[in-house]
Amino acid sequence: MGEEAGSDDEFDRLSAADDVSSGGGDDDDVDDGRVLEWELGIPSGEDLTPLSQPLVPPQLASAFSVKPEPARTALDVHRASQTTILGLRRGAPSSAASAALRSFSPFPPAAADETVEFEGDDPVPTGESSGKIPLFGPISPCAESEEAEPSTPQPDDSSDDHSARALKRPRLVWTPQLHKRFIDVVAHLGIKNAVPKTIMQLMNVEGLTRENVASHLQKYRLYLKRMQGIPEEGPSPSDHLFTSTPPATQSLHEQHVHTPMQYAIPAMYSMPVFGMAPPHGHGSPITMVPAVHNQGKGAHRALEPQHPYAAFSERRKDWHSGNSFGSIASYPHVTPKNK
DNA sequence: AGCACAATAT
DNA sequence: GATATTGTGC
Repeated sequence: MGEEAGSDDEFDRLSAADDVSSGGGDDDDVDDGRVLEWELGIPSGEDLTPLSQPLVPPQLASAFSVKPEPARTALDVHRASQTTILGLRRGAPSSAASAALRSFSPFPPAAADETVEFEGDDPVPTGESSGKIPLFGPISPCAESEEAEPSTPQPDDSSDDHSARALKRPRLVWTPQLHKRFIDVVAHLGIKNAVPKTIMQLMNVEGLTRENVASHLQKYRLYLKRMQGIPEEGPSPSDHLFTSTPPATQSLHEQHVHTPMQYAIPAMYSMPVFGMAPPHGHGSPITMVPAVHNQGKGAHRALEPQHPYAAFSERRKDWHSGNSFGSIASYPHVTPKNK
């Protein structure tokens, strides 16, 4: 679809022009925190959108209720790049960089209806204590337009380094889409094999844990039990999620588990995966992206998986009633957790 | 280790 | 109320 071909001339011109940068660094050497090699072929400052100019036109922004990001100064950018470079040098795959890449995995538009959300919760887990501190600082304020916490300019560092914040994975919200995937998987597995681990694997949702699935499965089983107990009774109103998706017909093909259906067939969607893909490179991982979820008390931050183009696609029209969802267009962002 | 299930916590 | 976490038994 959107093949945007820049002219080769452009490339040449740019790469030629870019060694204007810091004097005469030897090529593959690092100079002043800059790896000149990496700068080959990227646009020079003049070609980029000025910092003072918002990426999203105000009109568009207001149309989607997106509040403009605070203006960045060159200093901000410089600091960010410093951080990134330091992270890279240190060998720590600067989660910023890797996260950015990871979250950039395209999801086949056809299957794009899948959606997962995470209820945001305070990223500040009150000094956690014992042993699960990450080895390296997760979030670096760089590449991804971190609209995470723009309000607090924070001297950044206190933070980044060993913040447990990246490890505390947000609460999963079982959206109809996600639940449907769950149901599909369970249905295709048959009762026998529908166990948390397997389900989790076949669902192939990035960030989804066995515990998530186990918990949901537990609840789902209760629902099924209740249903077969008194099939007469209309399902309890508390079951909208379940009722909106018909119970998995488990007796389908009990035995041959190996019809893992679309999701599980990796080769089908060949997609450019940068560096690291989900552990066994399953096909179409759902990635999470921050969104705004309004529920009860305040606006929670939520992460919902979607493909990079999601911002341009229609906001779930097949959404089941009752979900007041003020999702905002968002950029690919940090994907929670590593398994 | 992994699962089911119940109880409890957030 | 929806999920997460924990504990127990298998």
